[in-house]
Amino acid sequence: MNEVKKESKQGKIRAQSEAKIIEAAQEEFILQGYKGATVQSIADRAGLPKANILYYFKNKENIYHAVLEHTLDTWDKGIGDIDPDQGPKIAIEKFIASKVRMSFQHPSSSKIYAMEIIQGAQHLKEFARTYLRKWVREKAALFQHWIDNGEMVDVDPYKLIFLIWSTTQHYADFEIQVLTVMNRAEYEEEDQEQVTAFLTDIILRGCGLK
Amino acid sequence: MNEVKKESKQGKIRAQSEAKIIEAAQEEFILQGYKGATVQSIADRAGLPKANILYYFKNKENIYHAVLEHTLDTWDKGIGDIDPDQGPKIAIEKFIASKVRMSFQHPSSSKIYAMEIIQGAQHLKEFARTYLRKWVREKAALFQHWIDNGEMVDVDPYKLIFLIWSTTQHYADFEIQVLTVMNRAEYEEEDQEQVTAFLTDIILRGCGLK
DNA sequence: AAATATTTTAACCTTATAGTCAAGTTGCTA
DNA sequence: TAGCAACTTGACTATAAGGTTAAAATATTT
Repeated sequence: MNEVKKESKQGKIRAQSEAKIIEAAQEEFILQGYKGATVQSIADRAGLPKANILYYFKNKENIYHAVLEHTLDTWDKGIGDIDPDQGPKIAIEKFIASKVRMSFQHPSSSKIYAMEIIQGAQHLKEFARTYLRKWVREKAALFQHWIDNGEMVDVDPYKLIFLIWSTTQHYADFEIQVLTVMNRAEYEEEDQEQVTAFLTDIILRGCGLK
Repeated sequence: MNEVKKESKQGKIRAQSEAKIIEAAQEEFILQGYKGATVQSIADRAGLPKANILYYFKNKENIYHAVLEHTLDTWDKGIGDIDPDQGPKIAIEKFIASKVRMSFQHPSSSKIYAMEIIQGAQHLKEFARTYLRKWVREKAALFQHWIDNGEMVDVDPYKLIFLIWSTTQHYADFEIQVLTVMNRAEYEEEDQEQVTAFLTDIILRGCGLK
């Protein structure tokens, strides 16, 4: 009973500072990598003295943990669950739309996650082994059900999920390449819609749903 | 005239050592990031003393450059050019097959490249602005031609190329996630074929080519 | 075989950085 | 408003890592 009260009271300044630090750290970790991001550079970006950073987080490793947690939170909140009753077409449409939205609204979270996986998922092995595996298994079963029912073409559900993940995240992780290749400075409003429309169109057709 | 001779003579030991170093460095850069990979760790992995590494490469930055060059070489050699006369179906099939092959045969090159792009493409901006942009533009024009000819469904060719890139590279870059989610230890022979078949199937259908 | 070029390596130096500490300041509670 | 807790911050320390050097060993050429 005390704990909650205490947390909510001490939270004022703490919560604000921690949020600032996590945001700054996220950018630094992306740009410089874990080792390359210095506590000083995080402090500079957050506009706080270094010692203050280490007052809120015991050490650099803990900052990184907080950034990863923040990333998973963002992911979790952003991906609406699939409703089995709505059928494959609506399910895939919604899934694509939410993933594209996440990529355009929270590219940094996507990048941090991608780097962590590429580098061997040292900190996310457990997450993948438990939460993610279960999530994918459930969704795959749903797709398989629709396939068995003749509601969509027979494709490997796991690979379909990977396809949707990869194509949507590409616009966040490879943002710079996409923009450079297309000779554009930054994404605009309509890009998100156009990407959603394109992916929905081609994937639905690929699944025999058009 | 002397230069070539000199190079070929001095190359014996040098070429071997450099190759060993580049391979070791590639793994270290992936696992630890640029700053996190130490010259010592590269030396250990290559089985050479640190000072020897710095005899062949002036400094760490140069090692990284060599790794990136090696990556671009690999990419360049591995991607067969599209023959305009063969039509969209064969073109896409071949493109997917070669990209999947690259992902399964040279995952480390894919990972290094991905990390470099995610981190802002500091060393590859020029490559993307010139070579890559031109490459994509040419291929996109080809697809557009086929679309105008009614040989395939009207989809944005740029986005189609990004889709093929992202879905194929996913199996290299996110290898660990794919394996973990599917509760597998490592890829097997048939995985490459199955992925190729799946992607070819769904993408061709998505392009109205099935 | 002598002379020259290349390669190997230990020891050393310098700098950058994670983390500590202690002294001060601000904010909250009774 | 007094006292306690939370916060702020400059100065300091230890260590790890990039890079240098010089001398020895090995290859290569003539």
